[in-house]
Amino acid sequence: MTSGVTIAQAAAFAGVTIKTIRHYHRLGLVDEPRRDGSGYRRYGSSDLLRLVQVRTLAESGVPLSEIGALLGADPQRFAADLAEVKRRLTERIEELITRRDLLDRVANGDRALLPDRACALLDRAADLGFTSDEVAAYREGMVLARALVPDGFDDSLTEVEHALDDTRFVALIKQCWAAKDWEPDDPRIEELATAVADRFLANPALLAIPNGLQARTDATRYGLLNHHGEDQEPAMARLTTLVETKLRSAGVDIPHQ
Amino acid sequence: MTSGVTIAQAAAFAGVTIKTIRHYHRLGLVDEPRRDGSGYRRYGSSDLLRLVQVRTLAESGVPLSEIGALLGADPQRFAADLAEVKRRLTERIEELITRRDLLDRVANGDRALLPDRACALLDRAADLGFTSDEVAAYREGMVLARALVPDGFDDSLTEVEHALDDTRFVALIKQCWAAKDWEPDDPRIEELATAVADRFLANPALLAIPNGLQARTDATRYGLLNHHGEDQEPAMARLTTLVETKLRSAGVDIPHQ
DNA sequence: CTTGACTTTGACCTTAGGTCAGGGTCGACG
DNA sequence: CGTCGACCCTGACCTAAGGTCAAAGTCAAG
Repeated sequence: MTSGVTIAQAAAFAGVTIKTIRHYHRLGLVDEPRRDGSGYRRYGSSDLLRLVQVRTLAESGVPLSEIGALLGADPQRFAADLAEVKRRLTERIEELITRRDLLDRVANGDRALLPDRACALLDRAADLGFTSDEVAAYREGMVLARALVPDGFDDSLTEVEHALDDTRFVALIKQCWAAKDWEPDDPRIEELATAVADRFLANPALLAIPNGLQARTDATRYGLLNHHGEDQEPAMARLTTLVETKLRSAGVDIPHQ
Repeated sequence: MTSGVTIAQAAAFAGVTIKTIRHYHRLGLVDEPRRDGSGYRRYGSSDLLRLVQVRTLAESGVPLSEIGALLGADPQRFAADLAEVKRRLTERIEELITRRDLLDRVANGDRALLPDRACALLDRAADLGFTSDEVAAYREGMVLARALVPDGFDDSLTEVEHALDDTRFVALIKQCWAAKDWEPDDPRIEELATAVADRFLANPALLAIPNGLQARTDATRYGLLNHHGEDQEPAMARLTTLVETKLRSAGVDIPHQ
């Protein structure tokens, strides 16, 4: 009268594989049941109960290494632990929900990298007549800035929002983009640098950009950010350097290199 | 003018560890970026974009081995795949929610093993005056039955529900429980067996129990189920055998052993 | 008496990384 | 100038929660 079910039946009952059951035996999570004459495992209902308990906890995300202690605790301790497991599970569910919503951003390419506010700023730049290349370069700068100085990123967005209100400044920036293709010794660079520096000094809101940047970060990072991508454009490098020199001589504190 | 961010900054930006990024490089999921003079990896914004894309998909449950193909597909294919990922994620979320609700059952011990309907039946048995030991034994039987013959379990519940409506039958079953402690050769066993068999034959709804069981399963399993736990109670074994013999001689088809 | 389905053990594979060891770089401080 | 702490490099091994494969014993059926 060999009573009890075989391992395959126990597995089907608990909704796991045979391997999983044996795994639990090896971990000591479920005691080995009685064996019949030929050495087959025979599971009784208490074994099945234990198996289902372990399975339910495991599927709720409790690590197998913790389940033993959990099921061994006294009832009120167990209830508390169970509530904690439930809380963590709820947390995980909510995380997955936000994760799902984030998937939409990945579908939209670059939008995945920047917060909504920054994307709005890029849209506005496009509206102001910047070419898509220019907008793309600006996006790249913002991504880099956020990676380098995450703390100050929101503030810098505010500053740039103000800067885009200054139509004179916007016009100058467009000219700077044109300077990209000039020869490094083109005399117009000197001229443009003076105009840009003057505009910076004329509008204190604009000065907040280099000032804020410098306050939030160290000189090295400032350089990395502000001179980013100049390897390919010597004219731009010279322009930036000239503007920085002019601002410095006007008393603005800008780190070197 | 070493432009680009270091691996630690890229990791912080994407919300992963340095090890994870290197892991992605080894899998070819994210191309190795440029190296600076000292061999350090330098990440540009396109690297960061890729990293965030991979990360978002990975956290949405897409296996790393599939992410490469997914991100390499043409836009409309990508959109379709993304929708599929989203669907699976939603499925997973719903599964976790039911899992969370199931945790309450584990807290209630045995309730984890049986569906609500079976639990209700046990409650009703308790109300009918069966002792908690008897109810527990019955629960054990149901768990075993469900493991052995999951398909027929619901039908058998219906049959038992009807059986509990038969007050005469319920009274007899209680007497059978009392017989557990009798000597195997107690003459009252013969008497009781006759009463039980007569009751089975008098109420066709009761006969549905052995008939249904036999129809759904093979003889071996029937034996396992019906003689389960008799090792310890020789009186019970004799009682069962007698009842089976009487039913058989009355034309009811019951498998041997 | 053989066939196919089931069981046993043990050794190795998998995914998505983590840990450790041994060594090279960088910026800052004394 | 040395050296300290914080980074970075590679490569080898470790982890969880099983899955796969192999060799061999068991069981019920045809």
